[in-house]
Amino acid sequence: MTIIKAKDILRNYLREKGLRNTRQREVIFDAFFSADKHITVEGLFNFIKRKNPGIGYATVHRNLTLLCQSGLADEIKIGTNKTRYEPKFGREHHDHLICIKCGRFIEVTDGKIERLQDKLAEANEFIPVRHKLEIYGICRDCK
Amino acid sequence: MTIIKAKDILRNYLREKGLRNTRQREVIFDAFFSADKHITVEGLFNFIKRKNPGIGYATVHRNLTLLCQSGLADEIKIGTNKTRYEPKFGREHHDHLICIKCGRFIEVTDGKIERLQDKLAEANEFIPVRHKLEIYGICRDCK
DNA sequence: GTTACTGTTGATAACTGTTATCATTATCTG
DNA sequence: CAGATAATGATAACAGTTATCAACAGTAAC
Ligand SMILES: [Mn+2]
Ligand SMILES: [Mn+2]
Ligand SMILES: [Zn+2]
Ligand SMILES: [Zn+2]
Repeated sequence: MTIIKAKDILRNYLREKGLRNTRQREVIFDAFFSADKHITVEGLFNFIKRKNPGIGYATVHRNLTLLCQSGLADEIKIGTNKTRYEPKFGREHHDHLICIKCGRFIEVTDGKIERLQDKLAEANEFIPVRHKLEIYGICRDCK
Repeated sequence: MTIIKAKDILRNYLREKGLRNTRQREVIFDAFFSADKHITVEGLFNFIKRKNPGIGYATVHRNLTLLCQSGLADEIKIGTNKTRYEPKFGREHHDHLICIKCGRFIEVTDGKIERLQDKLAEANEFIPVRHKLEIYGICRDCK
């Protein structure tokens, strides 16, 4: 199972960094991979609090940051809103269509666009490292 | 001159909205169009303060918002940093290459990418309204 | 299991950028 | 000029994020 492999990756990361595998980390990890994608710190915090009322907001935040550092999660910053996080393990790069009515995120990939982006960068003597493409509009359900 | 036309647009906008043409608005307007592009509220505030020490931060902020509403400026939100503003009058849509070393913004347009974005949206039964493409990397001068 | 070391937690304060509040001032219209 | 009211500037409030710190807990050595 991919989630078990992901847990191994986290455990290895903790070991090689001299970090500890706490009860809270396990809880946050499991919750993150079972909750909705593109979740906020607040969202995950509330999700966890239902079964773990003692959890601290800062702990959730810190461990989402840790998951990003270990390569298991990605930060998504849309506009000026709260930072969102999505599982990354075993998933390819993708971009997002974002519905301005319901807030839904649709994940998309387009190899042609990716290649043209690289050409565009090259034409400007620019070495691309990462990119962000967000298309805002109205989703099928909101038309 | 394009900046004079822009001033007319602002004056018309103020008139039709029942707003007033204050001394500060003139100062902020002139400063905005003569300062660097992609400037922050703080940047413009400091720029103006040199010759107009009495100017208020909130006034600069409010008037940048007003310029956006009148169609003369655009907001740019990059990552989690401060909002930036750029003059819009007489300029086409463009995207940005952003140097992660020096922070430089390179303005780019690519019609092919734009069209593929529309196709991508259509393929997802999504009506695109606006989009944001940011490519982060190393600029020529920072290689 | 006990101990010692030190990373982690949870509560909360501090911080940052943005926006609201409000008394005072300035603009505009008649 | 006078009256109505929009705008300003100082500052408070706000939201999201991050730092602080005393109490706690994971880990490894004994
Ligand atoms: Mn996604
Ligand atoms: Mn630009
Ligand atoms: Zn929708
Ligand atoms: Zn550079």
